[in-house]
Amino acid sequence: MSDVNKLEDRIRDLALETLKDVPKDFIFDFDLPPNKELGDLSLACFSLAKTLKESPDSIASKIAEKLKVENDLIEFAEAVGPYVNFRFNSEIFINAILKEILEKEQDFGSLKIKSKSDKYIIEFSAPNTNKPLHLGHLRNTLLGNAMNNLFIRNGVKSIKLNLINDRGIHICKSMLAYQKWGDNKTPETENKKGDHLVGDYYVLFDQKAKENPSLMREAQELLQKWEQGDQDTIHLWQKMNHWAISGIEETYRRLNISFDKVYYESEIYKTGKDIVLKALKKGLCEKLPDGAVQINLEPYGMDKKILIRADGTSVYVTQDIGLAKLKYNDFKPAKSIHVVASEQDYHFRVLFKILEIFGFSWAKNYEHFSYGMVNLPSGNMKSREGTVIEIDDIIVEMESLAKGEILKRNPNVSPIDLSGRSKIIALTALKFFFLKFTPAQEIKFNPEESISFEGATGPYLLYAYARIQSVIRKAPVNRIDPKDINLANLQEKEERELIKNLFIFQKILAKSMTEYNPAILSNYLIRLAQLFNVFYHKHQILETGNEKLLNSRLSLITAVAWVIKNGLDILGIETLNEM
RNA sequence: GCCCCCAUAGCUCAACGGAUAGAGCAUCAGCCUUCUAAGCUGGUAAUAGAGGUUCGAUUCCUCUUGGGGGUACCA
Repeated sequence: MSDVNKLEDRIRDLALETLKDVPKDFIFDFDLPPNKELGDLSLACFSLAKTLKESPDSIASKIAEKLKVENDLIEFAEAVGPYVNFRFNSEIFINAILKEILEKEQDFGSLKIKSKSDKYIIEFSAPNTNKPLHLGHLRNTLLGNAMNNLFIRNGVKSIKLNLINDRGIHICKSMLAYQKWGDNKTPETENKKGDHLVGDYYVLFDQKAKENPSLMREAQELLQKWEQGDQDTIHLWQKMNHWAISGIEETYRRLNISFDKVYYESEIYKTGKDIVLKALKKGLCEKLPDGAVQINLEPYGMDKKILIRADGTSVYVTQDIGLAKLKYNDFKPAKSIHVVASEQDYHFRVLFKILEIFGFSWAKNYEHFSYGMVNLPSGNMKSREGTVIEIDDIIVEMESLAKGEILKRNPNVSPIDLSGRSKIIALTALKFFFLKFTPAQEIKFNPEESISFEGATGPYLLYAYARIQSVIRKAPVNRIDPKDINLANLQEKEERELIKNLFIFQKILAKSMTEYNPAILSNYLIRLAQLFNVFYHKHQILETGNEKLLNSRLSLITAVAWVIKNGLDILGIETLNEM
């Protein structure tokens, strides 16, 4: 329990003393007031009014009266209609926030809160080994990674899981095209990342198949050969998969993304079929005349669904059934979250319903984290038509843009700094762009306009952080000691605004997690950096001529930097000390 | 046809059913001999339409219009 939370709890207790008949676990609606002058925090009385059957205005004034009496904690309290606005005693308030943050700052790496025993699985990214990762994967991967970090930071154990789709008809398409037209090319001979080389043949297949439909049948034959273990086919598959997976792993490294556990579909695709066959014996599915196995979901408002084809092969949902069981066996998660775009909403409704029908009680812990698709101005991205933006390409392009921006401002930067900074700035701009949208929103990605280094962007946050580091470097004291803060010094309204917003950092993290929405954190960080820039512009930090004020303001900006760094860290973004 | 999601300023996005609907971009007017101007200050500008529920609706419900997705023995 942090000191910050204790403040709210004390307000709560005081209010409860005044109000009879309110359950002890009642959740109070604390929020920042809309206007700077109103106070540090406000309490909305609407839900209290419902519980007490009394008007919110009169409850608000009762609470305000009570808070006015308790003057060790509250400096000022006032009922404004149905709201109680109050200002904390400065010393207590700032102590609670700044000390808490500064103490953590001194031990930056070990912030992770003690874990509960519950364990979550977050499954995301899901690359296919027939093409490079594109912007759709990027959004997916960044969301999954950020959610994992939010869980951990909120004290929940979380496992990052990736399923590599390395078999199936789509894989055989690129294999067939390579067999026919590959000419023994390799990533080395072509000086090309393996995933990009494989992707070229996937696109080529689609072009050729338009003129020659029989290629599709050949690809199916290749899949059958693969399933039968045909040596040549397996060798080709291994060779091309190795190229593709190496390339994909390289992209993950560039993005700074890692996984705790990776499943390969080729290793697990049979488990789902076994489960379905057992369910068939129990009478939970039916066998069609041609031998296919089907489940009837019509009683649940969905269509009938084939689970095993007449030729005995399994479909997509069947493999997901198998994976679901496997994940349960391996981890017994309290929650298992699939991060998958909204185009598969129906697929997951079907999957979860089937798991329920099959009697898996753990199925209720499985969730689909749905998010909107990434589109280009020209429409949807389609790999096989080559109308995609690949992650590797966009990173290169953005690094070059970032270099230009750096040189524009600092022509004498050393080549090493130029390269290091441009990498981080480019990645920051890219990642933050994808994480500032509410997940449910579709993203229209316009390469010319979407990526910017100014305004509400990742680099804006980096810049605020670097400015703070620069001030701290120039400060006469090289270490902030929490015990030396003279709290009463921070009375400017810009300072108070910053402190109020630092106060809600933990709440923002909790809200981002429970709503599965990293954009709440992203938007909060922008707001905080904006407030810092206003403060920075208006008030001197180093040249105040007042030792105590200097120390207080250094403490304040250190705390702001700490929150920005931690927030960005959760979003999977590194910071820079100089820009 | 049926199902799901979305619609806020010229553009891209915010806003637990609550206080004066906020930002960024663009545009116009300003601010670098002062801790990094990737910044700051100010101006212009919005809830698609019609009903309903509520003390109160951008938010919830119904319909209309306009977008996107799904409805495979593809993944």
